[in-house]
Amino acid sequence: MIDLGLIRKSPQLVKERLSKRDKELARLIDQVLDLDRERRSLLTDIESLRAERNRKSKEIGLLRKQGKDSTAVEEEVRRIKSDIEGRQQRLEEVQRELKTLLLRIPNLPHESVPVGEDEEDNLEVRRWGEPPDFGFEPKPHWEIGQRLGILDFERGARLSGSRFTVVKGWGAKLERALMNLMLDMHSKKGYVEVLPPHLVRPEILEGTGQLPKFEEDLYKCERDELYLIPTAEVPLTNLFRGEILKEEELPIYLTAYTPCYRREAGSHGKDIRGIIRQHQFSKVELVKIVHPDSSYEELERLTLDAEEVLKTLGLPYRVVELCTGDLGFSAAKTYDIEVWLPSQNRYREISSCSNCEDFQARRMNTRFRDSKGKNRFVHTLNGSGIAIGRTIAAILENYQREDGSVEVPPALRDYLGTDVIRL
RNA sequence: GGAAGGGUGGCCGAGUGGACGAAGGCGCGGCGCUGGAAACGCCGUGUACGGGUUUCCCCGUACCGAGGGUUCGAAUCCCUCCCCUUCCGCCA
Repeated sequence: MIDLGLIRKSPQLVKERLSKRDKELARLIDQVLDLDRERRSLLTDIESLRAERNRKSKEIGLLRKQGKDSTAVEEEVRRIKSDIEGRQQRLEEVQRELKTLLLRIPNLPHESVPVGEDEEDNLEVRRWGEPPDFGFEPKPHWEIGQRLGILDFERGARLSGSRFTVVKGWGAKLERALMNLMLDMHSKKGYVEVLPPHLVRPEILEGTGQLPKFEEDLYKCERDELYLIPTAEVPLTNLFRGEILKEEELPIYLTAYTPCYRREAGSHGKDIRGIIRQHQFSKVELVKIVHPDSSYEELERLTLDAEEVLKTLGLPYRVVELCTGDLGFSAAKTYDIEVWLPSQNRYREISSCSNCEDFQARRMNTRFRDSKGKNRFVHTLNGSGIAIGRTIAAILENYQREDGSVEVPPALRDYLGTDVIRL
């Protein structure tokens, strides 16, 4: 949520920065200002009426104690009360509208974010590694996986429909090995390993920004009013919601391995083959809860921590800085890490590292008490460290051999217990 | 799923319809005492929003798990929900 105070104080600035995402957004700010003006005027009226009511109520108590008649004053208070009620109703309406509106406005992009329309305008920041030179026609991961008996698309669909895959044998072990490798790496860097709930309440998703705007992307358990998490970012970031942290407790680094559930509404026909886009995939997530002064420095380090996984696995990648038009809802700045996929002859997103500044903290009401004793919102960051399904695809493709077997990246051999995956 | 008890400030804890933002204690901060410290004494110590003045100062409103209700007036009474503890049942 953007700071209403900022909108009120510098509406022009807010409009300009939001327009870099989408020209349409500036209009919403005018609506916010109108509602806010009405809200404040109602509030002033109501509060002075209440002050009067409180004064008179006390008077009644006094009169009664003295054994005097108080019916006249009571009548007056009743009148004030009905006066309050009318305005109160309108106030609640206005506040509801204002909140819904505010919850649907995305975060302001940071000044440093390149201005652009879509992913075409993203900025490549750096590359690491060389795409492999095979000397034969590389196969896509779904063919490699099927031939090795580790990816079973037919049976996945039989159980649950399209975009669900059964992973078996060395594939299942690969997943487990990657999970351990990643968690071990991040733990060593000071991230606290967490095993969070995978089902969360609606307000938790509102805290990180998935609700109310992206309801259709989520799986919901209707009877219990719970949603399946689309990423571990959701429970991890919300861990300290409603709390006032001590300044010394910051920064907080968290990591978790969880499955992620996404309905992928609106991505029909995209990445329909293979395991690039699934309704269920695993991911190791990184979350940081930090002091506002250091959040951009923390973003650089978070991104490097995610990159480290790809370096360790020897997978070629590049880092791109998302342009304003491609930025996610809650993010002020995002680096995507894209891994090389030989079958597609291009880099594909495998991690997304964002600084949300105080956008989520405001929604979650997570604050800290600074050295002057003032309560301030924390900054929150998150990044994949990294998506395991896509890592498996990348390993199968980048480490494939002409005979259909797959070499295991050296760093993973002890975790997996083999040097090569073959039939 | 059933039964009982409970949720009050940073913490503990009192408060069952009227001067209660809330006793008391702890903690924290300041001052005093002291060569210094402990102990002791005195004073202070929540948050959010709105308004004034643009100051961290004043005024007002709200907040005693959350939301509704009763009442001239609710921490206190009623309803719904959430959470915690204990016991029983069930279960991995």
